[in-house]
Amino acid sequence: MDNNTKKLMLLDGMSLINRAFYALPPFTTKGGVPTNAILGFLNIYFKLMDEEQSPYVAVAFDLPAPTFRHQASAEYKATRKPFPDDLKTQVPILKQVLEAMNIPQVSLEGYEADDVMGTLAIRAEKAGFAVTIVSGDRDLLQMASKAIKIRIPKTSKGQTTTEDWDEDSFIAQMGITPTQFIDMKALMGDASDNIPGVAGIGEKTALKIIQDYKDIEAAIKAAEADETAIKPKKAAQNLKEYAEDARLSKFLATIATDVPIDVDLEDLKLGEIYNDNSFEIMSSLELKSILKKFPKGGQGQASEGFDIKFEITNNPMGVLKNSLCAFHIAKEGKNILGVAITQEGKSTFTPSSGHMASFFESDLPKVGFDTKNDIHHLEKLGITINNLKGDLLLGGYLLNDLKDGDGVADLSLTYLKEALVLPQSEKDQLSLLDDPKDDMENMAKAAIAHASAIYSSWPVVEDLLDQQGLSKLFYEMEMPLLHVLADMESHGVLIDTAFINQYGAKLTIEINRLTEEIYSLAGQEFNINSPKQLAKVLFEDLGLKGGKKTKTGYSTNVDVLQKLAKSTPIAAKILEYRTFAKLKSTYVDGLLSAINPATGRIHTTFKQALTATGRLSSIEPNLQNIPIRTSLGRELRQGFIAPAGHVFIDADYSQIELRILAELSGDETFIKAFAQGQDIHRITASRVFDVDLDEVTDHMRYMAKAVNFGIVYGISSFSLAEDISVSVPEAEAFIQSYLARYGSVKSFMDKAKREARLKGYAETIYGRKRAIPELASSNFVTRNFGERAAMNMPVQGSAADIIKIAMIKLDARLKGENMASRLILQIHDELLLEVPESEIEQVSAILKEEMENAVDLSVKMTADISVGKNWYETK
DNA sequence: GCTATCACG
DNA sequence: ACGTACGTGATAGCC
Repeated sequence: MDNNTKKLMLLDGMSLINRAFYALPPFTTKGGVPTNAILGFLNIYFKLMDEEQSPYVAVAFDLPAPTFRHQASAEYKATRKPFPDDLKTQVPILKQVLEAMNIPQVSLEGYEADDVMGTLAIRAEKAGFAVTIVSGDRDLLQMASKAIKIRIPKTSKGQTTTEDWDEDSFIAQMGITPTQFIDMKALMGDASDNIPGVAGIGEKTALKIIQDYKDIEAAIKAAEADETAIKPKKAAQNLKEYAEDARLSKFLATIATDVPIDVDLEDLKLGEIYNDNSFEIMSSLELKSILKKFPKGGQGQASEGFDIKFEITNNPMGVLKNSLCAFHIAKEGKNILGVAITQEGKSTFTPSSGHMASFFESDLPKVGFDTKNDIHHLEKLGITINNLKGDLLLGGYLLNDLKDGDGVADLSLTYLKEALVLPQSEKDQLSLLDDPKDDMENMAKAAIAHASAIYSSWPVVEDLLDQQGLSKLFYEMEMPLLHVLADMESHGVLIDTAFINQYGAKLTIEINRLTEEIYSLAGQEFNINSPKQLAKVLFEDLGLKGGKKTKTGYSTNVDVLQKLAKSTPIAAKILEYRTFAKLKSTYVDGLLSAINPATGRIHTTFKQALTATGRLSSIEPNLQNIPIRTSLGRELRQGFIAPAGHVFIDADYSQIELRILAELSGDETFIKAFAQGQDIHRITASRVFDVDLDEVTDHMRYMAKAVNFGIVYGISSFSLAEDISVSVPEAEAFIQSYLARYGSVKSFMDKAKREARLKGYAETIYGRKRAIPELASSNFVTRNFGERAAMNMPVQGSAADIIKIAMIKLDARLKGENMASRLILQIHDELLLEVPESEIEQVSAILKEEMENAVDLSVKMTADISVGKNWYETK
């Protein structure tokens, strides 16, 4: 055997996984399985294996049975804290991972991992191997020899490095041999293992003694002979008195190197770690960074890097056929560098100086990833995209395959079980060389890798959409909506900057006034915005009675402050302060900074592939949470204006979620009430409280309304009680009464839960699905959450589907009839349009018609329309 | 980057 | 008995 190949790496499983657990944030899979320690272990493994290239490897584990050390000392490791649950669960998973990776594992009953490693290390050394021991535990340093080196991982500045020791470096640094390190430990003890050592002797003294006397027996003898031989005097006395402790400690600290383990060194030969099993298990653990190490296809040879062939062309249409193309735009900040196009396995790259438009505006069917973003980028160059067939991001969204931080790379991994191979990142060197040509080439290669991954993934996604009955939803809802949203975002909403500034100035005055008042009432100055400081002032300094608690201390939220406000002026002031501060920072300052100076408009981004239910979300800024519930906050809406000669038309669905509940449950009372345009909460109150309609008081109606909403969310008596300020038994009685009167609603709820449990997902009337793995949880809280989600998703999600359809139809109508009116915003059940005054009548009619007839259900949909010069007036 | 808070449907 | 409504995003403070 070639000596180069006689290398063995021994890893201390428990010590490394333990270290990794505390070194990394608590990552979990989507389903909540903790994975941080496993990931950390694997990172250490790969890093060291890259360096060592060791053909023989073993991971040693402790077994639960007591060891010979426990038999020698009842105290041994008695003070060890038990592992946290999240770490405990990862140990068996790591063992499965290692098994799948064909990495040998070793352990032996009655012995610790240290002893097993020690034994194998000595055997290997004798057989002429070079041995590397990897452990988080410094105990192993005693094993260092000519052929055995010790590597101790440590984390500094987020980087994992190792502290490396061999016999020479140990002697050089410590002045004793590795074997003497045992004697040193026998004197100083080890708190973590509960090895006593000798009282009064710490690290420094222990080292000195061993340097002077070589081992503990000689040191004990010296101490017995002459008390002044060892300093300090106390150490010498204790050494004499507690010599037996030192001897026991030495025994405990000595790693056994002759344990009867039935392992042949040849058994430790490393197998193929990249295989289908290990790929499968890494996928299920969602360890993306590890999956990327896998060679293409999950098997075979490791990739040698980037070698996709491509052609740079200024005229892509010259080389493309009339068939599907995948594209990916290479961007650098806001600039487009060019576009990569893949078609039938061949790729081209066209720099932005070439004829990108001829491709995008051609009839060729195209697929991309996050194409709404691409549309905006191209818009700046005056380029539009024609025949956009698909978007991988939206496909992944409907298939519930999106994990957080998802990009092309993650999706191609999902659909192709193949990591995206990017060109070697030589960015640092490139910027040093500052060669724009190379940089461009690298960008082109990266773009092509993406386009190629999109091209290959696309048919897989299309198949899956088809299999799961999602094709209609994809092609007739999400894809058309993408264009509607892109237009809305581009158009933006006009802001009256002067008004917002003036409004902000008013707030500032109030904030300053309240700040002074609060300081005066508190008798001190502090940061009112800091919940921590505020809690200290209220509940410690002022001695107020604290109520609810958060993880970190007393809560100071609105519920708590409202209770205090009845008797304490400062609480009322703080509530007022909070209101003003929120309006100023989030809305006034936030919105002003989001205005595009060129247009005077705010251009939000609608995230189309984010929510669990199918709703949109709005970011940077969020225009779906502009204040309306309080009169002060609502005033802000005067700052959202229609341009001269235009108005806003606002339309909102009336009770859309309750109407959908009526539809899904088929409840006759609800359906009839909605058909007749009756007050649904009043009817509910009448039935639940068993009184005539005209006997329903405002309070009864208020409570019925709360129950109606609660039902949609998957109600609990506790929360309802909190919400409407009644006792829990009373709330429970309302719910029971409600469900008794609305038996079909109860049936719907039960069916929603049952089917979601069976299928693993909930769905809307259009077949949009939400995976709900929580329903399978053994944890009560988690499972209950899953049940509520199962009941709520069909309702919230169907409402989201319906308004999406309305938006698409409305947009088509407005364009078809050549109108200048524009959709501006969607706020879940509400649409805001910017309309020229000449189109008010017509658009009002169209809007109402399209919203109310977006779907044909057994329940009538109603949209209420209003017109105004600004968003405040449309109510 | 996490927590608390609060804005919306 | 368990903890306590569904879905979002932005800000400030603090580690």
